[in-house]
Amino acid sequence: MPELPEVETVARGLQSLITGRRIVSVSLGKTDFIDDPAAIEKELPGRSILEVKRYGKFLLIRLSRPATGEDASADEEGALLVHLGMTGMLLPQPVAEPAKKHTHVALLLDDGRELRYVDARRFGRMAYLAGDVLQKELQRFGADPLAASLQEFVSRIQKRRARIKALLLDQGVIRGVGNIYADESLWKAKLHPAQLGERLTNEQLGKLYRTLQEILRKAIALHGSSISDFLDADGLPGEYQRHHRVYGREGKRCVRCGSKIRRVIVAGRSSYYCPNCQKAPRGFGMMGKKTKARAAASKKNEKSKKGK
DNA sequence: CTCGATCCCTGGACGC
DNA sequence: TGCGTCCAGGGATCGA
Repeated sequence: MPELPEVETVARGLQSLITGRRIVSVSLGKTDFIDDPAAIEKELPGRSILEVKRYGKFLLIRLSRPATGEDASADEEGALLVHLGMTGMLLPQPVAEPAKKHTHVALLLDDGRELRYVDARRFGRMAYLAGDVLQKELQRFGADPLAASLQEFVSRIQKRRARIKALLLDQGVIRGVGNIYADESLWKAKLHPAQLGERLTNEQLGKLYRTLQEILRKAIALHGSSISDFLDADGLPGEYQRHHRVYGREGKRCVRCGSKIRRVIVAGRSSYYCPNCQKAPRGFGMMGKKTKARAAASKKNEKSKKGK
């Protein structure tokens, strides 16, 4: 599933593969994941690709002004914003090559290739944005974990009451981290996913900041994690899944202490952690069941047991 | 502000 | 072999 390292990998690949190419035409398949399909069809043809970069989990494909400026109102630089969701892929391929199943967007380039967007589950998102609308959209997101200072990282988390796992996943706090790298960094920093942001010490957050950066950089170097079907712009899988220490390892031994890795739901997501290395905060018991009433009832039960 | 629930979507795993 | 069921997960949205 594409998170920061996977998106960075795709961005770097596309940057070298399609920068400078001009978009000749657009063909669309299913469009329910596109903000404004008509805008894509209208605005893209005639524009050149200036740059491809990562913005959080988005690919930001910067486009030139249209080559032919007959429409003055649209005569500005814009960008194609692409979120790969869970199963999205952006593949530049020769027109002659048969398109994969679930190819929903094809941008014909001026060198005989197509930039194809393939996404079985269509959890991705695509939009053409320009000017103030683009700027406003980008401003919704938090700090880039590889660019943020320690001070910024700490203040963004420490002033929040939510659980650290939820904060790491919240794109408005930190942009680009998803379930895999949240769990891996929390394990390495020895922090339980249910810890509250405001209760973490400077020392704990310093450790988390450094481990998160270290893990993201290593994962980028290995072209990301391919769990099910992630492929980079060259159609190749990543290698970082071999280095996962907790993600997807429920019941297996912690490589640090030998305890069995557990899985709980935190922030609505599967969260893998080592119960020995990552101590739960007070109050985080056998919860996460069904209702608060049920939790309260079991709490009462324990109390009366102890009272005896 | 923070939470959980729900929806979106399809393929893969699993049970029978 | 072929069903049916469950699950994965990012993000938007809604109600508590």
